[in-house]
Amino acid sequence: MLREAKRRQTRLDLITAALRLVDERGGDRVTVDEIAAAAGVSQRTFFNYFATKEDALVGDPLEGCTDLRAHLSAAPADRPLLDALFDALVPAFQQIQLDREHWLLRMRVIGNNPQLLPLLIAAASTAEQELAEAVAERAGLPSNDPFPQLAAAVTNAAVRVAVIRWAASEDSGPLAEHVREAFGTIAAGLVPPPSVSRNA
Amino acid sequence: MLREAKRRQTRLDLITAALRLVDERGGDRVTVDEIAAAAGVSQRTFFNYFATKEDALVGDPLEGCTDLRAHLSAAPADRPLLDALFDALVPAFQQIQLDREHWLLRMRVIGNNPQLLPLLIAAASTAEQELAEAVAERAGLPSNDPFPQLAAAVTNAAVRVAVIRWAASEDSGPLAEHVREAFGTIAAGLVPPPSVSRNA
DNA sequence: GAAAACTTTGCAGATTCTGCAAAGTCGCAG
DNA sequence: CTGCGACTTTGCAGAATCTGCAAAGTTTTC
Repeated sequence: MLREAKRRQTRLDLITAALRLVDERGGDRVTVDEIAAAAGVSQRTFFNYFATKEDALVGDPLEGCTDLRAHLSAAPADRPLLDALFDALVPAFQQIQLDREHWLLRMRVIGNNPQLLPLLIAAASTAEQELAEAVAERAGLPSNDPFPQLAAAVTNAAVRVAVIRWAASEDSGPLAEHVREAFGTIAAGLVPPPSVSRNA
Repeated sequence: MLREAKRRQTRLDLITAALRLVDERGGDRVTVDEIAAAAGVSQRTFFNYFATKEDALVGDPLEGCTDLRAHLSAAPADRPLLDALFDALVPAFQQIQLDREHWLLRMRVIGNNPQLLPLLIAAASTAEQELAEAVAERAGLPSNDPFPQLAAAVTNAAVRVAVIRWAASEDSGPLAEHVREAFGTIAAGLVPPPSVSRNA
């Protein structure tokens, strides 16, 4: 078990070093060599962990979410899909909350280096196929049905927006609340809230 | 006007060359030098048009959609948001239909090189901020309200899924129909269609 | 404690990507 | 049509990214 722990630590060190360096200087102006040096490993080791420099900045999607599929299928059959999805994703939210400092820094870095935002979205999307299969299984639909794909993409979009908003301020309440709100809006068919300018 | 046309043509040549080469051999096994040579320009010129090799493969998001904002605001105030969005996006769908061959090839390439899919999604997301602002304006909401961001992200997700499905087969009907179906599912609150396995 | 399994590292080298200045092309006014 | 200004292409040098491979180091297993 030492091996595993060491690996995780190295990975974490690399991510932390990358985020801190990019936070200090600009997104460019930081080389992989510097990141590796700051983490105390060789450049070659960096590339054993991440395929690109940017990968170290955006992190893993759903790292806290293991058996999504089983979790989703275990939910009562009459529970609305969005609610079941929410429950299944709770572990991921908790993981993010645990890494709160990490995520705040990551989001500040992405805010200051907008070219990273698409890459964050790209990283998040890698979990989508798995999500789609889980939805298909639960809904008893063939895995090539349009619905699961759409449901996964929309869920992904909602979680992403929620995470960004959650990280935007220091005291914006628990992440899960942001996600719940987004899911609620979607369940309501994406109807705009009453505008403030023209009140009732 | 010759200048502009020539530029567009060069860009198109590069995209076409990139797609064709990657389609023939694998996603790796193609260098930027080869793409540039196939398009009849220097490698340096390639990088004048695209920041990375992959950018030439995934293409521009919403290239056919110019004044989204005006279009959206012009819709009747009582028209449901999703319908208004659909109308505003129609030009983009038409543009994609025009480039049908291009998109079919692009999607086949992405299908055969799955590491490109996240990048396609990333490219699509770059139009999201603009979309969010348009939605905010129409809904009379502050531009930092959660709703427009969510609406833009969800719309983006729906269009993406629709484009992928549309391109998945040669005769899957007009793209707009796929988008309409996706929007319909969202408007209904993302409720699964009845499963086939346990029928009514 | 020795072998197996895995991780780190250095090194060579291909490839990607950038800055810069020279050369080429286009648009336009005289 | 000529020349000038704006823009585009190109070559070149060089920095940075990224890969394969084999040697060296570390952890696990037996």
